[in-house]
Amino acid sequence: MSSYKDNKVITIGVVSELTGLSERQIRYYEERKLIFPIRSNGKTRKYSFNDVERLVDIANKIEDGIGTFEILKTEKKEKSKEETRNRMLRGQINAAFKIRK
Amino acid sequence: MSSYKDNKVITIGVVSELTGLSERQIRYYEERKLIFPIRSNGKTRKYSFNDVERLVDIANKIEDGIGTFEILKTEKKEKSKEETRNRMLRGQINAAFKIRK
DNA sequence: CGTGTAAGGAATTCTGACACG
DNA sequence: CGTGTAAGGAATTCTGACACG
Repeated sequence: MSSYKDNKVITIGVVSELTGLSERQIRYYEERKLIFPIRSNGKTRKYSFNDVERLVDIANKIEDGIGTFEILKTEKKEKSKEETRNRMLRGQINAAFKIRK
Repeated sequence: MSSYKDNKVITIGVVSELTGLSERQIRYYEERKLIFPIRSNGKTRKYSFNDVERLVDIANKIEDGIGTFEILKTEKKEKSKEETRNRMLRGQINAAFKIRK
């Protein structure tokens, strides 16, 4: 389930190099609830490779004029859609099993 | 070819947490040519997940009484063996192709 | 709204050395 | 030989704020 991609081990300086974003931008996206680094010892932020990719994505959207709130809202919708899809799928699977029994 | 595992982005403090080794140990293994972090801005060491796994391996061997020099020597032999194997394999493949032609 | 910056402090990392065994 | 530690300095990161637009 968890892999290297999900392992939050990268400091903000390296994330900045990797993404080309400023530390200010990276911290701001966190403030807007778009990214969630862990804090080692309650202080220093640590990001995963997934976070790095996500940050680039976010930055691209902002460059396209999409606000942080808009990004957050859209993602919530996507997630909700996906959950509905999964729920329906599970329903069909269950129904199929009942028939076989 | 390169993946997240090979990306040297982890600072020594995190490596220490991840491996359970002291920073002293990690730096010492570098001194003994067993591990090669990159230096961001010529100063701070950065390790990959592969390095992390390798460090645990090294530490285990040392705990078993195998010296750093011994480890280095053994690995060189392994590498040499592998190269010989690859060379022979390539030879056979080439031979097979010639026959077909 | 998203980002830059200067400010002061705290946490991290670095090197070279002395110590032990 | 492999590792701990204290020492002093350098690099990194943190927060809260002011600025611009």
